[in-house]
Amino acid sequence: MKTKRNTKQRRLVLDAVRSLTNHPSADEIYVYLRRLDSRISRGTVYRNLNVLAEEGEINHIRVPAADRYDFRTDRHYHMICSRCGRVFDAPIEYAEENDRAAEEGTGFKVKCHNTVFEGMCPDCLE
Amino acid sequence: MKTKRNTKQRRLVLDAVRSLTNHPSADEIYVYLRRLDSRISRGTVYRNLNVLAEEGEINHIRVPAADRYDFRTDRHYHMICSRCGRVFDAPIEYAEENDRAAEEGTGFKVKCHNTVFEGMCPDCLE
DNA sequence: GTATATAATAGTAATAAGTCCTAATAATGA
DNA sequence: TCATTATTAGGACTTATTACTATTATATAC
Repeated sequence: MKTKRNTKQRRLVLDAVRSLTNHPSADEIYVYLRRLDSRISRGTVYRNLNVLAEEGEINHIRVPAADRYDFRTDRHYHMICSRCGRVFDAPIEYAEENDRAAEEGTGFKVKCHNTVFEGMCPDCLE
Repeated sequence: MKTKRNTKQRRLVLDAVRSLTNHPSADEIYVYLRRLDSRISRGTVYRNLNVLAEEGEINHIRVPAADRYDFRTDRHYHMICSRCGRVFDAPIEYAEENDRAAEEGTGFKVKCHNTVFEGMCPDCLE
């Protein structure tokens, strides 16, 4: 009966992810939140990001260097710029059928898949 | 004119990746190589893995926790078990057309994409 | 083959993302 | 209002990876 509590810090983290719409990293969220609550700690930010992602309130994006978080909870892909490191949404449909196809023959039980396109963003191409 | 040198250590790292066919991490490669050359250093292993991946001799797989390396240099996808962390090849064709599609409208110049399926491997399903 | 320039190495220190620990705090249900 | 205990702040710790530096050894020139 571990009841999840609705703490001020958890609400702050959720609101931060919803406000920072450019795929912020945990550290960026922490820095942003310190301006609103000068006592919030890094550990609290990381913990609540994990809790909220588990509950499906936000999306955890696994990309090189530092993971990002996304207010969008529908399945979609991302593009990362190899030069500036910024992350963008990709205009590609989630290929649900691949999850089933990947199970065929492998005996795997697939939950989902993550796709990250690598390249150069318009800004970095000059 | 930085000429790449064909050192004993670089050859050892390349041979290791080609011998360890189960998507080893840099540390697993290091541990394996220490048995063949008791003086090889972690830095050397990491550096050569990066050099070899840049040259296209091996493939660098970016997955959570620790990156893996692959003797297969053709583009393909991977599956990771959320329980044991092992990495497998996915029986799905690389969707080349998605790289071009992702450029459409975004202004991105896409080099490639990485897809990782998440789930449970047959062993961990019991 | 020998000398030379410098890429690469071993070993270690440093960095960075993220987790873990503990006493103190505060949200929840009774 | 009170008791329980999930959560917090703050800092220590872990793990993957990179950076630094004196030394070594490879490729090239002689």
